[in-house]
Amino acid sequence: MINYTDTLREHKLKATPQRIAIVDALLLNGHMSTESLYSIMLAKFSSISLATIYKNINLMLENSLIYEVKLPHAKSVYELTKSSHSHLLCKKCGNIEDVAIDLEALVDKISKITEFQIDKTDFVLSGNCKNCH
Amino acid sequence: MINYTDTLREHKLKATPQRIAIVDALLLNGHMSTESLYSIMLAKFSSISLATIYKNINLMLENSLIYEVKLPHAKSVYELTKSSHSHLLCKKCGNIEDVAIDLEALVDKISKITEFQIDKTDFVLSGNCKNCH
DNA sequence: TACATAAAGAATAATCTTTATCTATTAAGT
DNA sequence: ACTTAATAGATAAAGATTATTCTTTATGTA
Repeated sequence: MINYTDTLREHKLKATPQRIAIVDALLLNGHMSTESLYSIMLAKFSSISLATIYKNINLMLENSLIYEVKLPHAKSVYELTKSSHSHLLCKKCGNIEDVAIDLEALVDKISKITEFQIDKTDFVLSGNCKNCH
Repeated sequence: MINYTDTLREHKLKATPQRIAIVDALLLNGHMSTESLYSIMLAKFSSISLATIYKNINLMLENSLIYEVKLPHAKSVYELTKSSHSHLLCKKCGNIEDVAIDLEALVDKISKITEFQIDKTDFVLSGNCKNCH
């Protein structure tokens, strides 16, 4: 297991073994719901409390270490914060993939038309993945 | 109040006064959360049960009469189903606007690159609206 | 390296939020 | 008008999230 002590401290979070394991799990699995995270964590910390999962997810959200991805017809999943990207969701197998889509020109255009100052996008594309056609 | 009896029946739902009022409220307000819908409904039906709101929202979702819009950092809102569109969310005042963005070419491109069969998009653009600059 | 202290973890209670159950009422077809 | 299946309301139950309390621990400092 890699050590994420510094990453956590950079985000003003104490580097506890539980938190290191959360970051590790997210890095390994990409996107996780609270319940899948809890079950993964239970394997490493047999007496971990569900409240610890929620508390840390909220703290990490507040400190922008992680990001919440809201999915249609599914529970939210969490991912480590990275450069802006969109998400592909397979409606059959539930798999989630990151995809880099350059939306800048489009967003600029919309911004002008609507007079909205847009600074963030959440874009989820749903369908069937390669293996689920 | 317009009568949405036929709209409801077309979606295989009995046209009860409560349901007509829900459709009416959504048409009037555009996007509503469960709680705002409940408080609006209470004004018309002083003894309406919150369970009735949830039950009807779920039925209307199943019958595609309404659609759930999941927003970053906010509760879901519901809207009457209409042709595909994206959403603008003002982070300051919370206002939500529909915006028609033609994503077809973009989605086609992504579909080819990723080998995903994409048939739906959920696109929320967040920022500050005209009045909140 | 040990110490002090603020923060975090575990256990569990409390608070939402949503769904299920049960009975009386009602929409809709005949 | 009558019948019947579906719905509304009341409320309990279940599920999800947050708060509380006490014990343990990470981290800065001597």
